[in-house]
Amino acid sequence: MATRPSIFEVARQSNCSIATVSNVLNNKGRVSKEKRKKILQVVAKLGYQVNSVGRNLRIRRTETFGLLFYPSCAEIFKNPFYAEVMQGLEAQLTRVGYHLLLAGYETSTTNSPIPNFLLSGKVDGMILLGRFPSEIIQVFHERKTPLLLLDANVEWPVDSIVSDGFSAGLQIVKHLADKGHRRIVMMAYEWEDYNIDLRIQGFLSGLQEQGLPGDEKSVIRHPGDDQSVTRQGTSHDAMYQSLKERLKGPNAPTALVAVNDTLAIDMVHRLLRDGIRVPEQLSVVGYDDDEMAQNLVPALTTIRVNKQELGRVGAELILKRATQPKTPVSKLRLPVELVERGSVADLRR
Amino acid sequence: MATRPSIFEVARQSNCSIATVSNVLNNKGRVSKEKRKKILQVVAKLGYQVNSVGRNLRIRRTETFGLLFYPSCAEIFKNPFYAEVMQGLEAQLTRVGYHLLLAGYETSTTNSPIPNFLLSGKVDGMILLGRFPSEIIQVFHERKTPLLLLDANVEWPVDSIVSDGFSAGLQIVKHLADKGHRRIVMMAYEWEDYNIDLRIQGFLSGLQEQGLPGDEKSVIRHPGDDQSVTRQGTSHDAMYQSLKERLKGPNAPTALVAVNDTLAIDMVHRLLRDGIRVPEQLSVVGYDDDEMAQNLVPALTTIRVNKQELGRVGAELILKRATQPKTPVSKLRLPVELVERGSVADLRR
DNA sequence: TTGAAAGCGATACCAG
DNA sequence: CTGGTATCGCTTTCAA
Repeated sequence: MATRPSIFEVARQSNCSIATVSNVLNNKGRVSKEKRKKILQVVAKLGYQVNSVGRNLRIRRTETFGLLFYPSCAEIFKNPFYAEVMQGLEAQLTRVGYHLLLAGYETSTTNSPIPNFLLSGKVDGMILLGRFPSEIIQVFHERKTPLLLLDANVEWPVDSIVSDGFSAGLQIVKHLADKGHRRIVMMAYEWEDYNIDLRIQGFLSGLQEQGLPGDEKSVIRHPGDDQSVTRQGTSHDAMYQSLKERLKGPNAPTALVAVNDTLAIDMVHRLLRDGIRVPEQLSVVGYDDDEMAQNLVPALTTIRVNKQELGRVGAELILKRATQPKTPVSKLRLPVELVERGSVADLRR
Repeated sequence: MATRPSIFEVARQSNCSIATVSNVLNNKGRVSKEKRKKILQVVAKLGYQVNSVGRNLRIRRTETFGLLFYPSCAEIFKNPFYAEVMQGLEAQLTRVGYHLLLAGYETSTTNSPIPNFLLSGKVDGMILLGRFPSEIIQVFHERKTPLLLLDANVEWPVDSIVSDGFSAGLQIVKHLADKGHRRIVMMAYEWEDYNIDLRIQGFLSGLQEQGLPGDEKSVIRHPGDDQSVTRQGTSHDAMYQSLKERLKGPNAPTALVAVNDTLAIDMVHRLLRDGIRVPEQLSVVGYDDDEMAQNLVPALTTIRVNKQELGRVGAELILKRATQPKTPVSKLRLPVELVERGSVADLRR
């Protein structure tokens, strides 16, 4: 690998100083037309590219953010929702010359609770994707590193963006009510999670808004495996059992609102397997609009989240924070919309 | 964010030179016990951490590799197989102080076919995860950047590692033959892909080895959407139709070998939906041992790939390549094993 | 409009 | 053992 030309070589061949080359490259100071042209020529001929490391040392920024997962990359990678979010995030950052350093929390962290690459100054800030234990968020927050919670939130003043699960709850209940449903039950994981809470609150407010009965029994919650989103087996089992209980008796719900598509789809599968027809006997609504939602039979009525947009806006938030530290904290909720498909029955017909 | 202490500050408070501090930090030259102790003390007190950027500039290495996906992050993130591979990769790299810069090919590339972060020297080498068009691999290869094909391969001398699909084919056919199967058909995507070819070759050799009939009709292949692994819908449809055709008539196969678990599981779902019993009427074998394979009813007999190991060994390959450029090229095949579950019937009973 | 020179933070040579 | 100093590649100030 022949050693790359440095700015010095460009300067030499252009008969000028490295300062002028730098100015041209960064569209800075007023450089004469001719010199500029000459330099650009040499740059093209040499295939010169600035060396980021030199540049970063000088400007004291790495133009890179750390993207952190908890507890490890694997857990998040398995979630198709985040695939799209990442896409939007990466696209926006790339557009402005920024990059992403990837890491799982557990492996990137050894002695300190702070990842090594942050300690050693390889990044300008951290993006925490998805749910993190609040103690960990706290650690980052105290360190005053530019920080973004992407698809998560906490009380403290930290930039964050989530989808608007509250508004979603309202929309879902209205939709169901419009179709004649009056006994609706929601299902969610037990773990502490901002998004779950938000969606439940929206759901309960929706019931109220529509004048429908609702109390703590309107929400089926079961302790999941708090550590891993992938080991949902047992937790789903328990939730499904509860659901089946509810389904017995005269006042059985006619509609189920699941906290996300994964849960919704799994429940539909279980219901069908047990001979309970969806939506005829029980309507089901999801959340996220994962790809699988449309392939389900019946196709799942759900809440569409613009996942790429979630990532894109997230990118802007952390860029702003990193470049203008005293920007006021933003806590955003991305608007969502209900997409009607086949998993909700119209009871009025 | 108070500005971090530099090595200079450590030197000052330790009453010594930055050279000595550096030596202590890097366990280099023989430094006296006392000075060493003193310096370590100050380091601890100050919470000093070397600045990677300064270090990287000097040592002319970034201690970072680019992890590239094609065409974009999203496509790969949706594949649970890679989640595990990443995990092994990251763990091993972290262990030796290396990091991963993440990017999708399409977004990271603008004017040149080479990603910007590589051009600008932000990484020491590239890891291409999964299938890439060979023209792109070629471009990297010609650039003589340290390069690794992870779960992919090409003819050219480029380090690569894949799971041993050939041996898998042998194992699968032997297993089926042992259970009394004599008419076996394999199913795969049409796209050009090293792994697919390898598995098919192994399968055909297996047939031969077991003295079973086998010709080009033993493999059902259909053009998939070459661009995206996620849009398999149509391609699966076509493959399933072909399979159903084969299933009619007196010489119908008794076993199906799918090129991966995703395909196998989808086929099982379709078969069951059409009232064809698995494994009684048709046995099915997969490849990868994805998490879903064990949850399937019947649980899928498949080939277990040690995905983390795939990533771990991959990490070692590129590290070696980056640090010792004249190392001979390695093309590795990771051993695999058949895991017997419930989707294969014993025909001898 | 241009360039000399001062660093950014670290490593490593080489002299003491 | 220890430390002065050159150097990595670049940006930026300041003087010409």
